[in-house]
Formats: sequence, structure tokens, C-alpha cells
Amino acid sequence: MFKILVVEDDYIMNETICEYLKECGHKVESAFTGKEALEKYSHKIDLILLDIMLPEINGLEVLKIIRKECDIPIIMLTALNDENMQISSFDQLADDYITKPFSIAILGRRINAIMRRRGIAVPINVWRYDKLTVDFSGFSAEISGKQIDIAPKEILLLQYLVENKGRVLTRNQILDHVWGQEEAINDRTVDSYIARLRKKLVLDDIITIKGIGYKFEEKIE
Amino acid sequence: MFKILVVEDDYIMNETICEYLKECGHKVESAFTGKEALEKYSHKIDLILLDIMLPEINGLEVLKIIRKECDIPIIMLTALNDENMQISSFDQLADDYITKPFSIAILGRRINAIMRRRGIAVPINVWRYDKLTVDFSGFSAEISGKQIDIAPKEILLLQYLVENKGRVLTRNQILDHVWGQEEAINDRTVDSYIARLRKKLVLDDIITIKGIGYKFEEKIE
DNA sequence: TATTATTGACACATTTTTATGATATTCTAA
DNA sequence: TTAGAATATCATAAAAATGTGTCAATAATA
Repeated sequence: MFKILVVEDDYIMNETICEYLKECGHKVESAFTGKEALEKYSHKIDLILLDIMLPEINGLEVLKIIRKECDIPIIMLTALNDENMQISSFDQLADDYITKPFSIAILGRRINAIMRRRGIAVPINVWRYDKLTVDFSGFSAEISGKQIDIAPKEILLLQYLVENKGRVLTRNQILDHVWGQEEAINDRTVDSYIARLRKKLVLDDIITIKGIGYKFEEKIE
Repeated sequence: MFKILVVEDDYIMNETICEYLKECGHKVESAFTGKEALEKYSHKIDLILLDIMLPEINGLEVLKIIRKECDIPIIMLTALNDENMQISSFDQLADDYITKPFSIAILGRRINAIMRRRGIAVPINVWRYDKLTVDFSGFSAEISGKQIDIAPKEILLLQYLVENKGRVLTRNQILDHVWGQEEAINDRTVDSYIARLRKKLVLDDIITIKGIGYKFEEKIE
């Protein structure tokens, strides 16, 4: 269902959470330190469970760093003692926080609630994918560090697709979102832009669903 | 998904139910007394969960009053002790009743069941069934984790069947819904598509009702 | 102003889907 | 049990949808 990064230094705890999430049908990735979290974090991840007390870099720092890049859903895990920490300060950055010890079932519900609240479409500013890096807010893209030419409309289209990964978007949805409702644009124009994206980005991850529309689907693991 | 009015005087109970329903994607409205229920009830509500023991006007009265007006789906919540009450009397008026204490998950199933019985389709995005997983929003399907080829129309047809599981759909209903009213398509085309679904998905759960149409019926639990 | 980039549209090639009809099979009612 | 009707199945021609390269118009930029 979702791909979840579990950041928790206690081995048993980490294991337990991961097991449960797998049972729920999610894919999981473990990290035991803040540093590891930042390494393993990527836009393939849909949601992060982030402990506050971590070795090297603490959870609060990790939260701030990731938030600069994008708005991925993050749930903080706090021990009761941590409550002294300025919870209010990261409150605005995190989507939710759960106080340990917590019931494992609660976790599942909170995750679902948050993803739903987010409407599943996850806003992204900087997107890394294989050799590709796209800065949606800066309207720039590079492949293996080399800047490439890409037009604004192309970037907007890519962003819309990526933010709705896995979901098929009809040409009308795309036109409404990227071009705006008032414009009367030809359906087929979308096709042209899709072709340009595929060519420029060497992407075969934009899937065509004939008669319906297009979707972005992650192919690399 | 649906708009549900929760009528229950116990605050904690009311809250719990509402939270759960929200997580399921429904919109909820709370009422704590019979009077409040009648005030908040409107034709925008899709379904009512109605406790029997209520202050001011009891649930049974509320039920009767609402039934005079319309035939909205209503599920009664009864405590074990209430069973002495003439359940049979409101049996015909209510769609279902659930005895407290009940598992919160059961509630969701009952709701879906009733809405389905009433002919209201229950939207589904991702559908897991035995080894089969179908992503209706992504127009993709897999068996035991392996992606399989499936055409858009096939997915649409499957979705229609699954969202109306247990209910027989005529070929005309299917044509209207999947192909669209304006198209003049041969009846028999539906048969072909059904055959393909059965073959591709190794499904023997699509039942033929001779002379009428088809239905999807769950065989596994 | 000259030059370049972006944009939307179109035409033609290509691919996939899809509807259909012929035939085999199953069901049902008498 | 059997005739008659309804459905299952499959191959395939035809239709529909998309991929792709180019172009003229417009916008942006130097």
C-alpha cells in the first residue's frame, strides 16, 4: 500500500513496528539513526515514522531537514519523557505524533487517517529518482548532475504526475490542472507533452492507459 | 464516502464511532439526544446510526418519526439489556441492529452491507481478494504480486461488479455504466468481457444469472 | 530589434483495444 | 431426456487511441 520509513533506534521496537506494517500490506524501510534516516529517505517513501530520541542527529533535526525539501507525511514517535521538549515547535512540521508506549493498532489507524487527510497526493518540491533530480519549485532538472533543458509546462506536467503517482489522470484532469480550466486546449496536446517528457528524461515510467489517460508508476526498486 | 449521523448519548462512545467512520472516509455528524437527532437529520444524510436509549425522545420514537418522512438507511444500536424491548416491532422499520458492545470493525462492514443492499454502490480504490490485487485508480492488477495484462474496459467492468457485489447487474445496466448510454453496443459483448475477466483473473466468483445478467459473489472469507 | 525558446496543433505511422460473430457448451423447462 | 434458448469462448478485422516529428505562432530574452 504505502512505502514507509521507520526511524527508531531501539531494535526490538523497530522490528515490531515493521512487522506490523508489513502485515498491513505496506512496504517498509528501517533506519536506526538520524543519519541513516536521511540517507534512506527518498521520494519513493510515502510516509515516515520518526522517533525523536536518536543517536547522531535527533529526530527533530531530521524533521526540519526533510521539511525543507518536501512535504511528505511524517508521524513523530515520542516517549513520555520527551514531552518536555518543545512539542509545539515541531507540531507544525509534523503531521501527527504518537506517545510511546502506544498500541500497535492505533498506529495503523493514524497512518490511514493521515494519508487520507493528505488526499494521497503528496506535494513535492525536490524530486530525486534514479539519476534524475527535479526541483519543482525552481523549475529545473538535472540528470546525473548535468542540467537539462526543460520547459515550464513540462515541469508542471511532470509534477502533477509524480504527486499523484500510481493514479491514472485523465487528459481532462491534466488540462484542468496544468493548463487551467478556462483554456480550451486540444486533448492531444497532452500527448505531445508526455512524449517530450519521456524523451528528455529518458523515462519509461510514464504509463499510458489507453482510453483513459496517463500515470506515473515507479519501476525501480 | 457517505454522510452518517451518529446518535448516541454516551460521549466517549459517540466520539469513538465518529473517529472510526472518519478514518473510513465518511463524513459524520453527531447527535447526543433524540431531539438533536431530529434537528440534525436532513436529506443530505445517507445513513443513521441510532442508539435506542436516549434522553428526551428515545431511539424508537426517533425511528418512527423519521420513517414517516423517508426511507433512509438506519442501523439501531442496542445494549444487551434493551433486548427485552420489542425488537421485533422496530425490526421492520430499521435496516439492521447491532448489539453493544460491538467490534468497531464490524460496524464498517454492516454499513457497507446495508448501503449495498439499498442499491448504493460502495466506492473501492484498491481491492484485495485472495491472491488478487486490483488498483482501480491505477488501472492495474496483479496476481500474487505479478503484474498482469488487463485492458481498461476490463478493469471498469470488474470495478462495477465488485462495487455492487452480491447484486445482480443486467447487461443493460453494465453497458450503460461501463460503456455509456449513448453507445449502442451489442449485449453479447458483455459476455465476452466477462469471459476475459474470468480467464485472466482466474475468478469463478462472477456468477451468471441466466436471462438476467451477472453478479460478483464473494466465495472466500 | 534580432534571436531563441516555448507552445499548441497537426498529420501520419504504429500500436492496442475492442466489438463482433461463429461455434461450442451449458442450462432449463416441459 | 430432449429441444430450445441462453451463455462461454475465441480468433480476428476494424476501430480507436496513441507515439512522434515537425511547424507556425507566440512569448521571452539578449
